[in-house]
Amino acid sequence: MKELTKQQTKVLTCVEVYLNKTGFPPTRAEICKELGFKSPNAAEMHLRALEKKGYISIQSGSSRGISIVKSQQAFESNSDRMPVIGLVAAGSPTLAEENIEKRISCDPNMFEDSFDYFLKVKGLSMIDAGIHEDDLVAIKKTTDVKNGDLVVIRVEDEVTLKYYKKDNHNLELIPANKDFSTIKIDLREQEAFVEGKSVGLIRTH
Amino acid sequence: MKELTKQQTKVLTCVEVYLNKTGFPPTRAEICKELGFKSPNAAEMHLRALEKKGYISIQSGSSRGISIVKSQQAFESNSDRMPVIGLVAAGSPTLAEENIEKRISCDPNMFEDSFDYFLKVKGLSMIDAGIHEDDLVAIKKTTDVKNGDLVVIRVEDEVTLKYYKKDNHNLELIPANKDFSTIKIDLREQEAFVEGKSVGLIRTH
DNA sequence: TTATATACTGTAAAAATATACAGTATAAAT
DNA sequence: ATTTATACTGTATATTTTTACAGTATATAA
Repeated sequence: MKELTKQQTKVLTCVEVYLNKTGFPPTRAEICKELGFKSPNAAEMHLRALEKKGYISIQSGSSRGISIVKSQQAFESNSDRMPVIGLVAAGSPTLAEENIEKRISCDPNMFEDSFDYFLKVKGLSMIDAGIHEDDLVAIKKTTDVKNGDLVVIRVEDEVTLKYYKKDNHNLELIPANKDFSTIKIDLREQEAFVEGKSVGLIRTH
Repeated sequence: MKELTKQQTKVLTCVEVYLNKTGFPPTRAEICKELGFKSPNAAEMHLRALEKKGYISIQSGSSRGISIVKSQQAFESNSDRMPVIGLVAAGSPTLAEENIEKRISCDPNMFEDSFDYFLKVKGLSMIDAGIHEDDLVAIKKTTDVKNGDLVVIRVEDEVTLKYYKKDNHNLELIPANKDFSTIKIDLREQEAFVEGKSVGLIRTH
Protein backbone atom coordinates (compact mmCIF):
# COMPACT_ATOMS: atom_id res chain seq x y z
CA MET A 1 0.00 0.00 0.00
CA LYS A 2 1.33 3.36 -1.03
CA GLU A 3 2.38 5.90 1.52
CA LEU A 4 0.15 8.84 2.25
CA THR A 5 1.20 12.47 2.50
CA LYS A 6 0.53 14.34 5.70
CA GLN A 7 -2.51 16.08 4.31
CA GLN A 8 -3.92 12.92 2.77
CA THR A 9 -3.63 11.26 6.15
CA LYS A 10 -5.49 14.15 7.72
CA VAL A 11 -8.29 13.88 5.16
CA LEU A 12 -8.59 10.13 5.57
CA THR A 13 -8.75 10.47 9.33
CA CYS A 14 -11.30 13.23 8.97
CA VAL A 15 -13.52 10.99 6.85
CA GLU A 16 -13.19 8.14 9.32
CA VAL A 17 -13.93 10.30 12.33
CA TYR A 18 -16.95 11.84 10.62
CA LEU A 19 -18.20 8.41 9.64
CA ASN A 20 -17.72 7.21 13.15
CA LYS A 21 -19.58 10.15 14.60
CA THR A 22 -22.49 10.49 12.22
CA GLY A 23 -22.78 7.14 10.49
CA PHE A 24 -22.37 8.56 6.99
CA PRO A 25 -19.45 10.09 5.09
CA PRO A 26 -18.78 13.83 4.86
CA THR A 27 -19.20 16.04 1.79
CA ARG A 28 -16.22 17.86 0.28
CA ALA A 29 -17.42 21.06 1.91
CA GLU A 30 -17.65 19.42 5.33
CA ILE A 31 -14.11 18.11 5.05
CA CYS A 32 -12.98 21.63 4.17
CA LYS A 33 -14.75 23.08 7.16
CA GLU A 34 -13.21 20.50 9.46
CA LEU A 35 -9.67 20.94 8.15
CA GLY A 36 -9.82 24.65 7.42
CA PHE A 37 -9.65 24.49 3.62
CA LYS A 38 -11.41 27.23 1.75
CA SER A 39 -12.13 25.45 -1.49
CA PRO A 40 -14.05 22.23 -1.98
CA ASN A 41 -11.50 21.36 -4.59
CA ALA A 42 -8.87 20.95 -1.88
CA ALA A 43 -10.86 18.09 -0.39
CA GLU A 44 -11.66 16.72 -3.83
CA MET A 45 -8.02 16.44 -4.81
CA HIS A 46 -7.05 14.69 -1.61
CA LEU A 47 -9.93 12.27 -1.99
CA ARG A 48 -8.87 11.48 -5.55
CA ALA A 49 -5.36 10.79 -4.33
CA LEU A 50 -6.67 8.56 -1.56
CA GLU A 51 -8.72 6.65 -4.09
CA LYS A 52 -5.79 6.24 -6.44
CA LYS A 53 -3.72 4.86 -3.57
CA GLY A 54 -6.45 2.42 -2.65
CA TYR A 55 -7.47 3.76 0.74
CA ILE A 56 -11.00 4.74 -0.17
CA SER A 57 -13.40 4.24 -3.03
CA ILE A 58 -15.53 7.00 -4.44
CA GLN A 59 -18.87 6.35 -6.08
CA SER A 60 -18.89 8.91 -8.84
CA GLY A 61 -21.99 11.07 -9.00
CA SER A 62 -23.23 10.07 -5.58
CA SER A 63 -23.33 12.53 -2.75
CA ARG A 64 -21.23 11.42 0.20
CA GLY A 65 -20.24 8.44 -1.92
CA ILE A 66 -17.05 7.71 -0.04
CA SER A 67 -16.29 4.35 1.46
CA ILE A 68 -13.28 3.29 3.44
CA VAL A 69 -11.30 0.50 1.81
CA LYS A 70 -8.31 0.42 4.07
CA SER A 71 -8.55 2.46 7.20
CA GLN A 72 -5.59 4.17 8.75
CA GLN A 73 -6.10 2.55 12.08
CA ALA A 74 -8.61 -0.03 13.12
CA PHE A 75 -11.59 2.24 12.65
CA GLU A 76 -13.66 -0.39 10.93
CA SER A 77 -14.33 -2.75 13.80
CA ASN A 78 -16.20 -0.43 16.06
CA SER A 79 -16.75 -2.80 18.91
CA ASP A 80 -13.87 -4.74 20.28
CA ARG A 81 -13.55 -6.46 23.58
CA MET A 82 -10.94 -4.21 25.12
CA PRO A 83 -8.78 -5.69 27.87
CA VAL A 84 -8.76 -4.32 31.40
CA ILE A 85 -5.42 -4.58 33.13
CA GLY A 86 -4.76 -4.11 36.81
CA LEU A 87 -2.05 -1.66 37.72
CA VAL A 88 -0.03 -4.49 39.15
CA ALA A 89 2.55 -3.65 41.72
CA ALA A 90 5.85 -4.81 40.45
CA GLY A 91 7.63 -5.70 37.30
CA SER A 92 5.01 -7.47 35.24
CA PRO A 93 4.84 -6.73 31.57
CA THR A 94 1.96 -4.35 31.10
CA LEU A 95 0.07 -6.30 28.50
CA ALA A 96 -0.05 -10.02 28.97
CA GLU A 97 -2.97 -12.37 28.92
CA GLU A 98 -2.52 -13.34 32.56
CA ASN A 99 -2.84 -9.70 33.59
CA ILE A 100 -6.14 -9.20 31.85
CA GLU A 101 -8.81 -9.00 34.50
CA LYS A 102 -11.72 -8.87 32.11
CA ARG A 103 -12.75 -7.38 28.80
CA ILE A 104 -15.28 -4.70 28.01
CA SER A 105 -17.16 -4.40 24.75
CA CYS A 106 -16.62 -0.97 23.41
CA ASP A 107 -15.50 1.07 20.50
CA PRO A 108 -11.72 1.53 20.43
CA ASN A 109 -12.48 4.95 18.97
CA MET A 110 -15.01 6.12 21.50
CA PHE A 111 -12.53 8.73 22.65
CA GLU A 112 -10.89 11.27 20.40
CA ASP A 113 -7.85 9.07 20.09
CA SER A 114 -7.81 5.30 19.75
CA PHE A 115 -6.60 3.19 22.64
CA ASP A 116 -5.27 -0.28 23.31
CA TYR A 117 -6.34 -1.23 26.79
CA PHE A 118 -7.87 -0.08 30.04
CA LEU A 119 -5.74 0.32 33.10
CA LYS A 120 -7.49 -0.12 36.41
CA VAL A 121 -6.38 2.60 38.77
CA LYS A 122 -5.01 1.75 42.20
CA GLY A 123 -4.51 4.30 44.92
CA LEU A 124 -5.39 7.93 45.24
CA SER A 125 -2.43 9.66 43.68
CA MET A 126 -4.50 11.19 40.86
CA ILE A 127 -7.61 12.03 42.86
CA ASP A 128 -7.38 15.77 42.21
CA ALA A 129 -7.55 15.05 38.50
CA GLY A 130 -10.86 13.34 39.13
CA ILE A 131 -9.32 9.90 38.76
CA HIS A 132 -10.49 7.56 41.46
CA GLU A 133 -9.51 4.13 42.63
CA ASP A 134 -10.90 1.46 40.30
CA ASP A 135 -11.51 3.91 37.47
CA LEU A 136 -10.52 2.50 34.11
CA VAL A 137 -8.14 4.72 32.21
CA ALA A 138 -7.98 4.14 28.46
CA ILE A 139 -4.36 3.81 27.42
CA LYS A 140 -2.94 4.25 23.97
CA LYS A 141 0.36 2.45 23.56
CA THR A 142 2.85 5.05 22.43
CA THR A 143 6.11 6.62 23.44
CA ASP A 144 5.17 9.90 21.81
CA VAL A 145 4.15 11.93 24.84
CA LYS A 146 4.27 15.61 25.65
CA ASN A 147 4.69 17.51 28.89
CA GLY A 148 1.38 17.56 30.71
CA ASP A 149 0.18 14.24 29.29
CA LEU A 150 -1.14 11.66 31.65
CA VAL A 151 1.18 8.72 31.06
CA VAL A 152 1.73 5.16 32.09
CA ILE A 153 5.40 4.89 32.88
CA ARG A 154 7.64 2.18 34.18
CA VAL A 155 10.56 3.08 36.40
CA GLU A 156 12.68 0.12 37.39
CA ASP A 157 10.01 -2.44 38.09
CA GLU A 158 7.21 -0.14 39.10
CA VAL A 159 4.41 0.96 36.78
CA THR A 160 2.55 4.16 37.61
CA LEU A 161 0.10 6.63 36.17
CA LYS A 162 1.30 10.21 36.48
CA TYR A 163 1.55 13.53 34.71
CA TYR A 164 4.64 13.71 32.53
CA LYS A 165 7.15 16.55 32.56
CA LYS A 166 10.53 16.27 30.96
CA ASP A 167 13.19 18.93 30.75
CA ASN A 168 16.34 17.70 29.10
CA HIS A 169 17.52 14.79 31.28
CA ASN A 170 15.25 15.68 34.18
CA LEU A 171 12.02 13.74 34.26
CA GLU A 172 9.26 14.55 36.70
CA LEU A 173 6.30 12.30 37.39
CA ILE A 174 3.69 14.49 38.97
CA PRO A 175 0.73 13.18 40.96
CA ALA A 176 -2.56 15.01 41.36
CA ASN A 177 -2.80 14.78 45.12
CA LYS A 178 -1.02 17.07 47.52
CA ASP A 179 -0.37 14.17 49.88
CA PHE A 180 1.85 12.54 47.28
CA SER A 181 5.14 13.90 46.10
CA THR A 182 6.54 14.29 42.63
CA ILE A 183 8.96 11.61 41.54
CA LYS A 184 12.11 13.16 40.11
CA ILE A 185 14.37 11.14 37.90
CA ASP A 186 17.70 11.94 36.35
CA LEU A 187 17.59 10.00 33.12
CA ARG A 188 21.37 9.77 33.03
CA GLU A 189 21.22 7.67 36.15
CA GLN A 190 17.96 5.82 35.91
CA GLU A 191 15.82 4.49 33.10
CA ALA A 192 12.15 5.27 32.63
CA PHE A 193 10.04 3.62 29.98
CA VAL A 194 6.87 5.22 28.69
CA GLU A 195 4.26 2.53 28.13
CA GLY A 196 1.56 4.81 26.82
CA LYS A 197 -0.69 7.72 27.54
CA SER A 198 -4.24 8.18 28.68
CA VAL A 199 -6.82 9.20 26.12
CA GLY A 200 -9.90 8.78 28.28
CA LEU A 201 -11.50 7.31 31.32
CA ILE A 202 -14.52 5.29 32.28
CA ARG A 203 -16.04 4.70 35.67
CA THR A 204 -18.88 2.53 36.84
CA HIS A 205 -21.12 4.09 39.47
CA MET B 1 -38.93 0.19 21.59
CA LYS B 2 -41.98 0.52 19.42
CA GLU B 3 -42.96 -2.20 16.97
CA LEU B 4 -42.37 -1.71 13.30
CA THR B 5 -44.82 -2.35 10.51
CA LYS B 6 -43.91 -4.82 7.79
CA GLN B 7 -42.95 -2.13 5.33
CA GLN B 8 -40.97 -0.14 7.87
CA THR B 9 -38.98 -3.28 8.63
CA LYS B 10 -38.30 -3.70 4.93
CA VAL B 11 -37.07 -0.13 4.64
CA LEU B 12 -34.86 -0.41 7.71
CA THR B 13 -33.34 -3.63 6.43
CA CYS B 14 -32.84 -2.03 3.04
CA VAL B 15 -30.92 0.83 4.63
CA GLU B 16 -28.79 -1.56 6.66
CA VAL B 17 -27.99 -3.77 3.70
CA TYR B 18 -27.12 -0.78 1.55
CA LEU B 19 -24.91 0.62 4.30
CA ASN B 20 -23.28 -2.72 4.70
CA LYS B 21 -22.61 -3.02 1.01
CA THR B 22 -21.51 0.50 0.10
CA GLY B 23 -20.41 2.07 3.36
CA PHE B 24 -22.85 4.96 3.09
CA PRO B 25 -26.63 5.24 3.43
CA PRO B 26 -29.04 5.19 0.47
CA THR B 27 -31.03 8.12 -0.90
CA ARG B 28 -34.83 8.07 -0.94
CA ALA B 29 -34.74 7.27 -4.63
CA GLU B 30 -32.40 4.35 -4.11
CA ILE B 31 -34.62 2.88 -1.44
CA CYS B 32 -37.55 3.17 -3.86
CA LYS B 33 -35.64 1.42 -6.60
CA GLU B 34 -34.63 -1.37 -4.26
CA LEU B 35 -38.12 -1.93 -2.87
CA GLY B 36 -40.10 -1.16 -6.01
CA PHE B 37 -41.72 2.09 -4.88
CA LYS B 38 -42.48 4.61 -7.55
CA SER B 39 -42.36 7.77 -5.48
CA PRO B 40 -39.53 9.07 -3.32
CA ASN B 41 -42.17 10.13 -0.86
CA ALA B 42 -42.87 6.49 -0.08
CA ALA B 43 -39.36 6.07 1.24
CA GLU B 44 -39.52 9.45 2.95
CA MET B 45 -42.61 8.54 4.94
CA HIS B 46 -41.18 5.23 6.09
CA LEU B 47 -37.94 6.92 7.13
CA ARG B 48 -39.87 9.49 9.13
CA ALA B 49 -41.74 6.72 10.89
CA LEU B 50 -38.50 4.89 11.62
CA GLU B 51 -37.04 8.05 13.06
CA LYS B 52 -40.07 8.72 15.22
CA LYS B 53 -39.83 5.18 16.58
CA GLY B 54 -36.16 5.66 17.36
CA TYR B 55 -34.60 3.18 14.95
CA ILE B 56 -32.73 5.70 12.86
CA SER B 57 -31.83 9.34 13.01
CA ILE B 58 -32.09 11.66 10.06
CA GLN B 59 -29.88 14.69 9.63
CA SER B 60 -32.24 17.17 8.08
CA GLY B 61 -30.96 18.83 4.92
CA SER B 62 -28.09 16.41 4.46
CA SER B 63 -28.02 14.00 1.57
CA ARG B 64 -27.91 10.38 2.72
CA GLY B 65 -28.12 11.74 6.25
CA ILE B 66 -29.44 8.54 7.75
CA SER B 67 -27.78 6.77 10.63
CA ILE B 68 -28.80 3.57 12.30
CA VAL B 69 -29.59 4.00 15.95
CA LYS B 70 -30.94 0.57 16.72
CA SER B 71 -30.46 -2.08 14.14
CA GLN B 72 -33.03 -4.71 13.32
CA GLN B 73 -30.81 -7.70 13.19
CA ALA B 74 -27.30 -8.32 14.35
CA PHE B 75 -25.64 -6.10 11.81
CA GLU B 76 -23.88 -4.34 14.60
CA SER B 77 -23.90 -6.86 17.36
CA ASN B 78 -23.38 -5.17 20.67
CA SER B 79 -22.60 -1.66 19.62
CA ASP B 80 -25.32 0.94 19.54
CA ARG B 81 -24.86 4.60 18.81
CA MET B 82 -25.69 6.08 22.18
CA PRO B 83 -26.85 9.70 22.19
CA VAL B 84 -24.97 12.44 24.00
CA ILE B 85 -27.19 15.16 25.42
CA GLY B 86 -26.10 18.52 26.68
CA LEU B 87 -27.28 19.47 30.15
CA VAL B 88 -29.41 22.21 28.71
CA ALA B 89 -30.21 25.10 30.92
CA ALA B 90 -33.92 25.41 31.08
CA GLY B 91 -37.02 23.41 30.51
CA SER B 92 -36.14 21.30 27.51
CA PRO B 93 -37.33 17.74 27.36
CA THR B 94 -34.38 15.58 28.27
CA LEU B 95 -34.40 13.28 25.27
CA ALA B 96 -35.23 14.88 21.96
CA GLU B 97 -33.44 14.66 18.67
CA GLU B 98 -32.62 18.36 18.65
CA ASN B 99 -30.77 17.99 21.93
CA ILE B 100 -28.53 15.19 20.74
CA GLU B 101 -25.07 16.64 20.28
CA LYS B 102 -23.58 13.50 18.81
CA ARG B 103 -23.61 9.76 19.21
CA ILE B 104 -20.95 7.41 20.46
CA SER B 105 -20.60 3.83 19.38
CA CYS B 106 -20.54 1.72 22.47
CA ASP B 107 -22.04 -1.17 24.27
CA PRO B 108 -25.11 -0.09 26.26
CA ASN B 109 -24.04 -2.72 28.77
CA MET B 110 -20.46 -1.62 29.22
CA PHE B 111 -21.26 -0.55 32.76
CA GLU B 112 -22.75 -2.82 35.37
CA ASP B 113 -26.18 -1.47 34.60
CA SER B 114 -27.54 -0.64 31.16
CA PHE B 115 -28.06 2.98 30.21
CA ASP B 116 -30.03 5.07 27.75
CA TYR B 117 -27.96 8.15 27.01
CA PHE B 118 -24.95 10.21 27.98
CA LEU B 119 -25.41 13.52 29.70
CA LYS B 120 -22.69 16.09 29.11
CA VAL B 121 -21.83 17.72 32.40
CA LYS B 122 -21.85 21.50 32.75
CA GLY B 123 -20.37 23.29 35.68
CA LEU B 124 -18.35 22.19 38.65
CA SER B 125 -20.98 21.21 41.19
CA MET B 126 -19.86 17.56 41.26
CA ILE B 127 -16.12 18.13 41.06
CA ASP B 128 -15.40 16.48 44.41
CA ALA B 129 -17.00 13.31 43.10
CA GLY B 130 -14.45 13.37 40.30
CA ILE B 131 -17.01 14.57 37.79
CA HIS B 132 -15.65 17.34 35.63
CA GLU B 133 -17.11 19.73 33.13
CA ASP B 134 -17.71 18.02 29.79
CA ASP B 135 -17.56 14.54 31.28
CA LEU B 136 -20.22 12.26 29.88
CA VAL B 137 -22.35 10.62 32.52
CA ALA B 138 -24.18 7.49 31.46
CA ILE B 139 -27.82 7.81 32.46
CA LYS B 140 -30.33 5.05 32.85
CA LYS B 141 -33.87 6.31 32.51
CA THR B 142 -35.67 5.28 35.68
CA THR B 143 -37.55 6.76 38.59
CA ASP B 144 -36.40 3.99 40.88
CA VAL B 145 -33.62 5.70 42.79
CA LYS B 146 -32.24 5.31 46.29
CA ASN B 147 -30.64 7.72 48.71
CA GLY B 148 -27.06 8.31 47.70
CA ASP B 149 -27.66 7.69 44.02
CA LEU B 150 -26.36 10.20 41.54
CA VAL B 151 -29.51 11.31 39.75
CA VAL B 152 -30.68 13.52 36.94
CA ILE B 153 -33.56 15.47 38.34
CA ARG B 154 -35.80 18.20 37.04
CA VAL B 155 -37.07 20.85 39.41
CA GLU B 156 -39.38 23.35 37.79
CA ASP B 157 -37.62 23.90 34.49
CA GLU B 158 -34.10 23.19 35.59
CA VAL B 159 -32.35 19.87 35.04
CA THR B 160 -29.42 19.02 37.29
CA LEU B 161 -27.15 16.18 38.27
CA LYS B 162 -26.93 15.74 42.05
CA TYR B 163 -26.84 13.18 44.81
CA TYR B 164 -30.31 12.16 45.89
CA LYS B 165 -31.53 12.08 49.46
CA LYS B 166 -35.18 11.80 50.34
CA ASP B 167 -36.70 11.61 53.77
CA ASN B 168 -40.45 11.55 53.69
CA HIS B 169 -41.47 14.77 51.92
CA ASN B 170 -38.05 16.37 52.28
CA LEU B 171 -35.87 16.02 49.24
CA GLU B 172 -32.24 17.07 49.25
CA LEU B 173 -30.18 17.46 46.12
CA ILE B 174 -26.59 17.39 47.26
CA PRO B 175 -23.67 18.68 45.21
CA ALA B 176 -20.10 17.46 45.57
CA ASN B 177 -18.43 20.83 45.86
CA LYS B 178 -18.24 22.79 49.06
CA ASP B 179 -18.77 26.02 47.13
CA PHE B 180 -22.25 24.88 46.15
CA SER B 181 -25.10 24.43 48.54
CA THR B 182 -27.58 21.62 48.88
CA ILE B 183 -30.94 22.24 47.30
CA LYS B 184 -33.72 21.45 49.76
CA ILE B 185 -37.19 20.83 48.49
CA ASP B 186 -40.42 20.25 50.34
CA LEU B 187 -42.26 17.96 47.98
CA ARG B 188 -45.59 19.18 49.31
CA GLU B 189 -44.82 22.59 47.88
CA GLN B 190 -42.72 21.90 44.84
CA GLU B 191 -42.48 19.15 42.30
CA ALA B 192 -39.30 17.30 41.39
CA PHE B 193 -39.12 14.78 38.60
CA VAL B 194 -36.44 12.11 38.54
CA GLU B 195 -35.29 11.62 34.94
CA GLY B 196 -32.81 8.87 35.67
CA LYS B 197 -29.68 7.89 37.48
CA SER B 198 -26.05 7.65 36.63
CA VAL B 199 -24.56 4.22 36.10
CA GLY B 200 -21.16 5.34 34.86
CA LEU B 201 -19.01 8.00 33.38
CA ILE B 202 -16.65 8.52 30.49
CA ARG B 203 -14.16 11.26 29.91
CA THR B 204 -11.92 12.12 26.99
CA HIS B 205 -8.45 13.30 27.91
C1' DT C 1 16.53 26.24 -14.71
C1' DT C 2 12.73 23.75 -15.67
C1' DA C 3 9.85 20.30 -14.53
C1' DT C 4 6.95 17.91 -11.27
C1' DA C 5 4.35 16.97 -7.21
C1' DT C 6 1.93 18.84 -3.41
C1' DA C 7 -1.34 21.86 -1.79
C1' DC C 8 -4.26 24.79 -2.18
C1' DT C 9 -8.13 29.35 -3.69
C1' DG C 10 -12.19 30.75 -6.19
C1' DT C 11 -16.01 30.17 -9.26
C1' DA C 12 -19.60 28.07 -11.57
C1' DA C 13 -22.70 24.85 -13.48
C1' DA C 14 -24.81 20.38 -13.82
C1' DA C 15 -26.57 16.75 -11.32
C1' DA C 16 -28.22 14.64 -7.22
C1' DT C 17 -31.15 14.92 -3.36
C1' DA C 18 -34.42 16.19 0.25
C1' DT C 19 -38.68 17.43 0.95
C1' DA C 20 -43.12 19.82 0.59
C1' DC C 21 -47.73 19.40 -1.29
C1' DA C 22 -51.76 17.33 -3.44
C1' DG C 23 -53.81 13.25 -4.21
C1' DT C 24 -55.54 7.93 -4.18
C1' DA C 25 -56.53 3.40 -2.09
C1' DT C 26 -57.31 0.04 1.54
C1' DA C 27 -57.95 -2.18 5.87
C1' DA C 28 -58.90 -1.85 10.68
C1' DA C 29 -60.85 0.57 14.52
C1' DT C 30 -64.49 3.26 16.64
C1' DA D 1 -70.66 5.02 8.96
C1' DT D 2 -66.76 7.58 9.79
C1' DT D 3 -62.39 8.11 11.36
C1' DT D 4 -57.61 6.71 11.54
C1' DA D 5 -53.37 4.52 10.22
C1' DT D 6 -50.82 2.47 6.64
C1' DA D 7 -49.12 2.74 2.18
C1' DC D 8 -48.44 4.59 -1.46
C1' DT D 9 -48.27 7.83 -6.70
C1' DG D 10 -46.87 11.99 -8.99
C1' DT D 11 -44.98 16.51 -9.33
C1' DA D 12 -42.22 20.32 -8.28
C1' DT D 13 -38.70 23.03 -6.19
C1' DA D 14 -35.13 24.62 -3.26
C1' DT D 15 -30.97 23.05 -1.65
C1' DT D 16 -27.03 20.22 -1.47
C1' DT D 17 -23.36 18.29 -3.65
C1' DT D 18 -20.18 16.86 -7.12
C1' DT D 19 -17.07 18.16 -10.20
C1' DA D 20 -14.85 20.66 -13.91
C1' DC D 21 -11.91 24.58 -14.96
C1' DA D 22 -8.71 28.34 -14.26
C1' DG D 23 -5.43 29.95 -11.32
C1' DT D 24 -1.53 30.67 -7.36
C1' DA D 25 2.30 29.22 -4.37
C1' DT D 26 6.01 26.33 -2.74
C1' DA D 27 9.26 22.77 -2.24
C1' DT D 28 11.92 19.13 -4.40
C1' DA D 29 14.03 16.71 -8.19
C1' DA D 30 16.19 16.51 -12.69
